[in-house]
Amino acid sequence: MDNQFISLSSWPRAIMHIDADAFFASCEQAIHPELKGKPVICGKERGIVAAASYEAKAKGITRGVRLSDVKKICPDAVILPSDYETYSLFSVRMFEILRRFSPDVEEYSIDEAFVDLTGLRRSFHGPYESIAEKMRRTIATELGITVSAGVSLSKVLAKIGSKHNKPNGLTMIPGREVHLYLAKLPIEKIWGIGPNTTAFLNKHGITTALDFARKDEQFVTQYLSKPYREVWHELNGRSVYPVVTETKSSYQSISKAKTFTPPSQDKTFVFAQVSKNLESACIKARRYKLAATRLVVFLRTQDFTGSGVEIKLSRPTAYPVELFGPLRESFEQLYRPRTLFRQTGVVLAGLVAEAGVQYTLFDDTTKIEKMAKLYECVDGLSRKFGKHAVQHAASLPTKLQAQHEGERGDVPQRKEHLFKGENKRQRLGLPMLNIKV
DNA sequence: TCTGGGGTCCTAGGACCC
DNA sequence: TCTGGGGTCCTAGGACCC
Repeated sequence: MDNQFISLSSWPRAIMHIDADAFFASCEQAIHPELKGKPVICGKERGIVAAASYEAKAKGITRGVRLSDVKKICPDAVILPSDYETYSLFSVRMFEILRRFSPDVEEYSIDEAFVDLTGLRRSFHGPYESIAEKMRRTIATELGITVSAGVSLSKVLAKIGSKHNKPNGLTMIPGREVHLYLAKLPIEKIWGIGPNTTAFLNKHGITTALDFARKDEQFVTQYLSKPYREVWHELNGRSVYPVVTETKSSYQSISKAKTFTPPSQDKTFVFAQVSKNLESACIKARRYKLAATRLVVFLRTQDFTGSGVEIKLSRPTAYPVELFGPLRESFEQLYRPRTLFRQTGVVLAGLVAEAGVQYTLFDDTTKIEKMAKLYECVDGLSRKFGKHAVQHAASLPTKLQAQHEGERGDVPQRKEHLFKGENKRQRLGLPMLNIKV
């Protein structure tokens, strides 16, 4: 079963993990030098902290804190909306810098990467440590942001390294020193070990990463499933997770969800939310030329109970008009009157390439072609005028409610958001659109 | 520990077939 | 119809990640 490890780990690798420091906030400080040295917070659009600069962290602000609390803890904080497009540009440039050093770069997330350094010492005439330092320096001088990094025998160990000395640190963990880092590390800090596995391992007297690494294979195979057996190998310096260089260009599933405060029991409003989720998910699916074979709908009440309903689709599609039937059906199953709902969501699952979609005998092909043309137009308009320029009528009550609502906490932001979009369009001299389909 | 909006992979169990 | 064993496929749900 685990034989695959033997060939993969036959010689030691040098894997580097790079993690940008307070990435969103650092990008803002790089673009706006006047913000350097100041506490900067991103996440204005959601009302919670998405990222905090180290100046803000020093005052005790962490991810997820409500912005209303931020103002109390740190009144001089500069609070900004997250600007994903700009951060993506920084991200692309960071990966591009890394690729100057090694072709084996995995873009793990917007602000993290793995690089396989194995074998690079010869061409760079120096130890791995100086290669890693040079990468960090290049990023700092060219992008104006700092990163923390770890270099070790496996991805899991490299991750431990990059977390060890943050911000702006480099931690080399050679094989003979691994135990020093694992001895002090609680297992829940290991990449891949969550609360559930932590609780289980604790019951067996395992509390540190070293305890876990030192467990014998017998224990590991008997009690743990594949993901955890893999982590165990990685902790022992046997690299089993490859550095994956292909950039991801497709999806298994696409989901869209929205939490609203305050919760609502208004059927029209809740359906409008889920309808809008569906439209957003479909837009994304069409952008990737994908079509769904299954639709999952979920409504969450205040205690977060109840999972979703899944429907198999008669034909793969990414067109909301075709999905409103199943959506309505699922919704009726889930909706309970006099119940407060706080979140809606939709998952397009079982995605297949749109090009491969076959018509069945029963499909009305001219109708489908018309629909395809219609959505091409809709997507074209969205590109020009903004994401939800054209909406299905069922999705509109989300806005009506937003306008009716008074002084509730989150509404000003929502309004602000609307106005912001409107101003943008007006500034660009574009007409206001509200087309019903 | 949750916040909130995305995602992935794995496993167990049932359906169905030979 | 049950006896048995074995294989595949599908799905629900769990666990974890950023």
